[in-house]
Amino acid sequence: METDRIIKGSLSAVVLQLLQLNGRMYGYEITKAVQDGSRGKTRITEAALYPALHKLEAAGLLDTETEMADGRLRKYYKLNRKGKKESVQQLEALQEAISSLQKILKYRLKNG
Amino acid sequence: METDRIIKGSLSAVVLQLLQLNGRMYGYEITKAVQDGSRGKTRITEAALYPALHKLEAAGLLDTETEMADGRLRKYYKLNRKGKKESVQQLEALQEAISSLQKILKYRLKNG
DNA sequence: AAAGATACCTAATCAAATTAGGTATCTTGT
DNA sequence: ACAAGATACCTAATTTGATTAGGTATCTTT
Repeated sequence: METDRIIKGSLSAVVLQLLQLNGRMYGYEITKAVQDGSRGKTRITEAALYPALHKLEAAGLLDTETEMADGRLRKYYKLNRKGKKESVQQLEALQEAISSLQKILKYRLKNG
Repeated sequence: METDRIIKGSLSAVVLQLLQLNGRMYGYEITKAVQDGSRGKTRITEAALYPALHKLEAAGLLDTETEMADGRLRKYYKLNRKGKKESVQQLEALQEAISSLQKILKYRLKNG
């Protein structure tokens, strides 16, 4: 039904982690990375991504560099020091949330 | 930061799966099951849960029975046939989404 | 020449969670 | 006896965040 979109609320953690692993990326590249990484199962729309990137930049976690490539503009994003810290924390939080979720999905009442 | 709440968007799948495993449950019991199952790491607020339950009921997935226990009302929810089908589908979708997410979180550019 | 991929973006709408309450009963601690 | 906390239901208003639905522009492929 809505398997094709990322689990809600994890978008910023995903973006930060992708930048952590790949040094710097531009928006369109991130959307492709998500599609590619998930073998087409998940995609993030640009309408969700760009505002998220701008928000992370406004929060002082990302630095940007704009370059020209093949006649088109590319705006590269990368983590600064604060962003690197935040990236680690958000990844941990996300992994713990997933781990908790998996436990909950197996939960049986004691007096079942 | 917001590790203490369930991954957004998965609430209905969680509720359906808990009912699938436990036959019937009432609202407050579900909030406790989530806390207990996640060892206190995750909780769902009643303000999120009750509207979600009402929506699932309105969608024709749940049947209810109201009982008196210790002088207080309890409204039990259980899956009907349609709800059982939907529960299986949503669990599959959620597991696949988590699996995709885990892959994405490891994604490295080919030309990194 | 048209279609599709690449590359950026925003505004309006919608969905869903949070914040912030409300009512009421029973149990536990002081 | 009284207060606090647990149990048990609920809703309204706000906020957050994704979706829908656009927009511009260049380059590549058919």
